[in-house]
Amino acid sequence: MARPLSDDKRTAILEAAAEVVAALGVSAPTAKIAKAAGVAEGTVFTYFATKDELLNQLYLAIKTELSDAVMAGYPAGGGVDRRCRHIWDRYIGWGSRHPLKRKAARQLAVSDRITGRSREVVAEAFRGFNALMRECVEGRALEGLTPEFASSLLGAVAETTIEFIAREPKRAGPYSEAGFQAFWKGVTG
Amino acid sequence: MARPLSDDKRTAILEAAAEVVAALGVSAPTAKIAKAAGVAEGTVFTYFATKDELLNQLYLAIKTELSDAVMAGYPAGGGVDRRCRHIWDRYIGWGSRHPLKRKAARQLAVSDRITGRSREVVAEAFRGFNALMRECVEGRALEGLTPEFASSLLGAVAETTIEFIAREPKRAGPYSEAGFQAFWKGVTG
Amino acid sequence: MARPLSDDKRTAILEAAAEVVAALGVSAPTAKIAKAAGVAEGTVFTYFATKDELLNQLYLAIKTELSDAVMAGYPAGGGVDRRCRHIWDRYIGWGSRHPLKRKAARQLAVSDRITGRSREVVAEAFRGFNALMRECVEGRALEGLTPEFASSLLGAVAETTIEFIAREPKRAGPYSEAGFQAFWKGVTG
Amino acid sequence: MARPLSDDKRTAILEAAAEVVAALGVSAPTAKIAKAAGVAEGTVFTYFATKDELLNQLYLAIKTELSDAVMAGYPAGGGVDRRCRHIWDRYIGWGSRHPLKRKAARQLAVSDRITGRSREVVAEAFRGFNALMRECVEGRALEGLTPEFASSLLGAVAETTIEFIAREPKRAGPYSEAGFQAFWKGVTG
DNA sequence: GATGAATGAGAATTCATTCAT
DNA sequence: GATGAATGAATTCTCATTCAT
Repeated sequence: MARPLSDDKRTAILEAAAEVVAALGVSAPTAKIAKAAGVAEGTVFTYFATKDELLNQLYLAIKTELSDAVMAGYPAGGGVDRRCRHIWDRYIGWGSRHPLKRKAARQLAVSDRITGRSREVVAEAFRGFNALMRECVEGRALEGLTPEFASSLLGAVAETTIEFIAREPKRAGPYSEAGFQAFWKGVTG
Repeated sequence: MARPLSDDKRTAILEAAAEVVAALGVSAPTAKIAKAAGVAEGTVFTYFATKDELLNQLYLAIKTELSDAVMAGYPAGGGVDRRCRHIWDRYIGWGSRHPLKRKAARQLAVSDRITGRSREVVAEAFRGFNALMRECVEGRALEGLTPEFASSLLGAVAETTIEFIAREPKRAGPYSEAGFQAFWKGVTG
Repeated sequence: MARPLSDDKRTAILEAAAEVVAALGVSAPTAKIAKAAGVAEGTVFTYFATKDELLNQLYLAIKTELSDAVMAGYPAGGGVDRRCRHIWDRYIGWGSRHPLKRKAARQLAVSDRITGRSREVVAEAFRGFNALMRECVEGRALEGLTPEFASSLLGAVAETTIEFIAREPKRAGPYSEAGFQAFWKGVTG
Repeated sequence: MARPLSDDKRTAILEAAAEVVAALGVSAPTAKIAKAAGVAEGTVFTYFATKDELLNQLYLAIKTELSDAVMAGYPAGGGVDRRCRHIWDRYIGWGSRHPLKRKAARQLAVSDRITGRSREVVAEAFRGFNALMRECVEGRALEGLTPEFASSLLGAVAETTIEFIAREPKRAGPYSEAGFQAFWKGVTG
């Protein structure tokens, strides 16, 4: 092979895309992404056939990174509360450390350019949560409180928490604690 | 002025914009909005100076409509739980009845085309909640659980609930109940 | 209607397209066509939805113009020879007077951007020839010499003739005569 | 030079170019030609400095092949009619057997990328015809019927004939006969 | 020599906005 | 005021050509 596709370059394009999409939304010009990545405009298309593919790959990359971050060091043998807390802390931590990626993911999630397939793949990556959520909601006699619903609630409450932390970083601890309690009491009763 | 600006036409444009933005995002062409509204392309610009103004006015209109819907019949003299429940039911009800407006509002909210000023105006419209939320969180000894935070949690949990209802309309009752319990227990302990 | 689509402008774009396509082939940039027509780049697309549509309309326009030119003053009551000669003279005349249109039509004809439908429409416009050609070939005992074949031969010989005239305009008369004789003797024996 | 340019590879590229140009016209991407030839994109440019050179070489190669095919077994000592017939049969035969090369040559001929020099070289290759054509037109008292004109007529009538054969291969015999008679009677009177 | 990634100048098309009617 | 044609900057994507490997 003459010059193999460079993983570094691919990553640089995705990182640049995250920044630019965070700032300008999914309508961010590919030219700006290329510039931010330090490559030629055309190079974007040797790594991603179309802009839509780039956006979908970006979505997957961010969500996968989040999933990995959240699951690292997961205390599989611990109690439900400990395991939920682990997830929570990691989620809040990753989100606080990567505000642009979080913003980009949000822009992507609401856009219609992310395919059903991509959303499925991401859902699959978070499938592991459902078992944990099942344990959480087990005692509650609430028909609507399915594990999937609980899982989405965790995400929604966490996102809200991260946003407040972003606005007032000094109160990160209290907000994180309040968010977790809101989720925990809300779901486990 | 022989022919004054018509409120009907303005409303038609906003309604059309909600639909088209829900479907295509904020990059929806003004020409498509005009067509959906049954007016000429140029007419959009006699009612809204620029597309950005149209988007901001749309955002305000939707949020104001939601706010009005939520506050209608507010039982000012009732207990905290009853008042919260009122808000909750109205919120879920309005959201379920207006999926396109909700989707449009979401697209608008994440876009960078809604000005800080617009966001402030909306926040102001929901300011009334904070008093109620203060009552909710009063007993809890949680520094981070401010009324503003509780208010955002209500919104986040409600949006999640509406989404699940949209996917499974038959289970609207159980989801609404589960969502409310999650919020209530989460915030009041 | 605010400002109706202008037939003049449409014609100007088609005329410009003929010139530019003659010079650069079907890959002629629409921007150049617009410039040659004295309109903005975008205007081309208010008259023709896509470049392909422009090319097809151009093909139809040129062929229709040729067909009209050839049939003007057709001596319906004259003998076969007189009618063939009429067609021939008009064909050579129009072709010699419109070298760019002829060149453009040739570029278009060999390109794959002219649809089958367009080709059919053109064939239909020249359908009238077949009756005349039938009279021409009637006496000959040559299975392969169908009216359609004779019609194509007329076109091929005429095009060749026009090309020689284009190179040596001073010998237009002799070339035209030689071409006609070649066709006439060749087809009627 | 350790590894000399390979004639096989050069030929493969030209053959591939014929196919791809036949299908896509002169705007066929060099990358597609490379792929069809089974070589790398860059390799095309070690055999042909530019795309224009490739196209010109392709044009020359096809026309030379045709010329060789037509002249093979030429009955130099036979009568004019026998020699013309030989040319005719070979021309029709080669054209029928190589529809893609014929189509490619047509695309190339109308494009502006074939240089005057290339056209001259091809004309030179067919110069031999002129002597034969001179014999054909000798008796006719037609100023315009020069040998060069007769030569072009032969080409035009043959191309038309081949096209009809391509559409109805079963009637190859009658069409070839009719085509030849049209040329022969047309030119020799 | 062969390879194919990298480049950046176009190319077709879209679209907010203007303005003649 | 209403209309929609006209505008041209901006956008995604293509492709001949170069050059590191």
